[in-house]
Amino acid sequence: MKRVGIKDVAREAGVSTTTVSYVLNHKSSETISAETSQRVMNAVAKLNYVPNLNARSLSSRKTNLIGVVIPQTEPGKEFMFSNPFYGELLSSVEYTARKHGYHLLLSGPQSDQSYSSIARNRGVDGIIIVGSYPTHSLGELRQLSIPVVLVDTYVKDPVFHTIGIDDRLGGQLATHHLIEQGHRHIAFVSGAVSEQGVMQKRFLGYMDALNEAGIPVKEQHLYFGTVGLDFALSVPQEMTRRGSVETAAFAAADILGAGLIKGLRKLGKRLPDDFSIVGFDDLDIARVCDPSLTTIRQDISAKGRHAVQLILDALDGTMEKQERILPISLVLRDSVQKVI
Amino acid sequence: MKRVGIKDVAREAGVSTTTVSYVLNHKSSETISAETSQRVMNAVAKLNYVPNLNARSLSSRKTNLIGVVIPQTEPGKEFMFSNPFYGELLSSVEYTARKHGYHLLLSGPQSDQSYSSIARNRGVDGIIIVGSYPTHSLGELRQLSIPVVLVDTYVKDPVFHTIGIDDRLGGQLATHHLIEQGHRHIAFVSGAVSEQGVMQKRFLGYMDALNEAGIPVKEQHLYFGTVGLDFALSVPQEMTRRGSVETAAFAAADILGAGLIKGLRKLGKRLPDDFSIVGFDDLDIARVCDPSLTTIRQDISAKGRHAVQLILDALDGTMEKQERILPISLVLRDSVQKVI
DNA sequence: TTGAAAGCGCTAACAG
DNA sequence: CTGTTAGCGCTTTCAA
Repeated sequence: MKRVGIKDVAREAGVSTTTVSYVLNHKSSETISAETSQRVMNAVAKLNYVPNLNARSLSSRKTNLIGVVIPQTEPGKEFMFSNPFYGELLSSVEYTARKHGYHLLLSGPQSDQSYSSIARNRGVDGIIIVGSYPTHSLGELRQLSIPVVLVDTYVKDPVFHTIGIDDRLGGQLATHHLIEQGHRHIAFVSGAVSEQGVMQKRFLGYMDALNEAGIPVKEQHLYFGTVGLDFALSVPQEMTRRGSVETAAFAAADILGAGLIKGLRKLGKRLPDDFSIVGFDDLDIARVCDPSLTTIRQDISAKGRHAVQLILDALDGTMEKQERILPISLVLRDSVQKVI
Repeated sequence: MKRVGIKDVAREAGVSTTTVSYVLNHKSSETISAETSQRVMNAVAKLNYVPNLNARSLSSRKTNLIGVVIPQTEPGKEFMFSNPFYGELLSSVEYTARKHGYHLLLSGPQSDQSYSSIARNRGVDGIIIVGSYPTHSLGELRQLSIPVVLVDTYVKDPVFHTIGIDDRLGGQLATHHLIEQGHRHIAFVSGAVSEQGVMQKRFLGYMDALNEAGIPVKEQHLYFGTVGLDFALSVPQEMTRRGSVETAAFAAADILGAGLIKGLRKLGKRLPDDFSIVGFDDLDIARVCDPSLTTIRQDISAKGRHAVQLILDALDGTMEKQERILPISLVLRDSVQKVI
């Protein structure tokens, strides 16, 4: 089955390749007679012609491809994402992109190859980067002069668009809620707190709330690991080992909160009576654990939609750098208990 | 910043473009003198040259792109996948592909455009399809003569490679375990049971186990919906509405099992004393729910790895159709209680 | 309103 | 061992 090209269509329709190209791209009606246009369309249908986007890209310098970079949750691990958060985000990105005629080029973070290489390699029209990475790799990207959207990161950059939430506020909200319920000894459980990442901001929010209440931040209440179930499950033991006196914890991700709950239970604690927890994200898992997890809700799907939209907007008509902050809210469930 | 092409490199190195191309593709040493090769590499580095894969594909008819199609979990919903299962799978596919120099072209199932269109559009070298789809769309794919790997589907096809698990056995294992623990009235909770899908096989396994034990399969014990938390949460009410007498359920996906547990609890049931549940997949969520979910474990990550590997193998050297079945096992946790 | 022709950046015979 | 050259399939001036 030989590949059918624009040439074949042209021959079939008795026109030139130019005409075919016109019919296919410029919404026909403008420059081509309805009759010719129809003939071309018929030929296309008859031959079951499908344009070769590679060739198109080569000459038009437009790929209709959006690059998406998703972080490695656990360094060195083969998984880009074990956290369901990324699945949801990606899902919404894919959907939005597809609706607008774009395909997604998915990639984890390269060690050897820089993103800018991939971008140049494939000539993606825009790129969405989730999470924070070494700043220098972003520098290269800047040279590319294609729209870049940074999701969930706080790197300062004069050019790249960003989309995220107010993580600091979220951390503050979560912790404040715990304080309001009478808790004084509150643990902070999170993944690695990297320089410009969301975890760091959530941590700042945690401290904000503590400070407001005049509660000192104590290092022994801080638990840093990886954003995954296994780490969270191990935290309660570590708490005991430290001889901790915490009555509550702010888990900077739902998966951590869920793991905490489970780990605590395993140690014989009664929840929420003995220990209160607030999570972050509002994933399905928050509703599944028992007690269900009070958490900071964010609209993941909207995040994905906006990320794509920013790329699209930037693509037609330059636009000044945008910083989009999506709203969050505290969702009350059953994992927090008032202390008397 | 003008694009630097192979020509520029050639000029810089004082050689022809052919030579550059040779150095870049055919592991240099063979046909090119070390010295020339070195000069070219220097020029590449100096100019910071990155090959344009589009152009390369156009002439070599090789894109180093693998298409991945992930199903819509809930029909009509914008999400490809809310089930963390897909995130994990995708993760492993991406990682494996990248290690072998392939990039991923991600796509949800199109309604308008067929997969074969995308495949032809972009000229992907191979395609991985997860889940089952209308058979006719696969027919078109066959014409493409590129390797296709079907993951988790039971469509009969003489050409496409497949990779999956023995879902029927899984269903049987799960249900049999319940029976062994003395249960006689066992519900089956799953998403839509489509013709050649995994849910159907799991359902068959459920029936197998029941038949072996001489227990009649009753329609009133069957709960079909979507593979999502919300449906699962609603099942317990439906059970009461039906005036059901079930003491156990086989949930054909962990997310359903988790939802069931939660929903049952909400109705005041004590678990596992009042009700036993077995899930399927062994996702994180199975360890998080309370009681933690006894489930059928499958190696999702291996599934992804093998899928890519099959494509790669097929790509160099034709190979007869492969059908890979990965092992599964029953993981005992706390959601099943012996009935006396 | 349509066609001829020159590339887009790279590969791969075929020569030399 | 290296260079010439003809495409890959499509877009897009520029003419007709």
